[in-house]
Amino acid sequence: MPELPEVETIARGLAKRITGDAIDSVWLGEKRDLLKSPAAEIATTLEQTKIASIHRAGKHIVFDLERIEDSGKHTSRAPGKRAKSNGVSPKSQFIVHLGMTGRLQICDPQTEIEKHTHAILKLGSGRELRFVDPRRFGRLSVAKAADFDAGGVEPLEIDLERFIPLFRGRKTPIKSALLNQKLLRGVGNIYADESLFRAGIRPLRKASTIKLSQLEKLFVAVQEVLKEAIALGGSSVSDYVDAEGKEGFFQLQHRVYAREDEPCLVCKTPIKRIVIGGRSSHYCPKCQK
DNA sequence: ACTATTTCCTGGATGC
DNA sequence: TGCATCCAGGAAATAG
Repeated sequence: MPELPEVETIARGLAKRITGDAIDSVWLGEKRDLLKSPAAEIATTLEQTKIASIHRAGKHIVFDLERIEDSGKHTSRAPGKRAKSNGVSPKSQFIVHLGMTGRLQICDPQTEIEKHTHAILKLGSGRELRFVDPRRFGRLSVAKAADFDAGGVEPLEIDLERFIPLFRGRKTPIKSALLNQKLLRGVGNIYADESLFRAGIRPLRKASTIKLSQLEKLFVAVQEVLKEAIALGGSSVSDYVDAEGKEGFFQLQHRVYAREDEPCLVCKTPIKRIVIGGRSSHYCPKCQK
């Protein structure tokens, strides 16, 4: 399940491989629940553009697109008349959320089309960018210019002074607050659990009752966990692989996630699993207060 | 303004 | 072996 470190890894891999490539044409499947914008709008926004850059915003992959001006070679547009006169190509964005099982694959056109392929972008280089998502929790959308707003703040860009107030007065469990994308964007179930373990805070603790010194530890823990995970290419649980089909290795560093009943790596107490807001949450009852 | 709960979806695992 | 049931998860919608 791709969270910030996995999405970062994927975005970097995609950037390396298809930045500068063109999107010639777009095919979208029948399943429209994946589309946040109308299919026709997505297709026309993507077609005949150049991929100027690719980056991550929270758990979203953002493609910055520049429209390719058809410079009159094949059109009958009057000389000197251009779509835009300021010399800047109109910009737009293609935004992909992978949900739980979404994947973006770069492949040759003759590669067999996998089951649950919902979108195929034909690239100028002859390759294809395909979106595959069996469970269909992923989402595709487009935005004008640089309009896309992913919600809260980037956990790796925020400082302590802006981190602390995010939790002020919140009665919700700290685990739920960490998962709230309107506060911090990009933290998901794995990294919330791992951060809370490192900070020594139980996931059920009400956010507002956590002391400043503990929030400071949490701030450090969140950044540490995310940075380490990015360095290892993310966590490969289920069948996660990056843009090149490579696995990440941070799952080997998990101290609580999916370790129910296994001994705590610090104190040997069995790790507990509880459900908070429908999410399974793992913690050490001795190390976390 | 906030919080808790429900809904979406399918493959894999489990149980009988 | 086969069938039914449950579970995983993020985010949006709904209800309180």
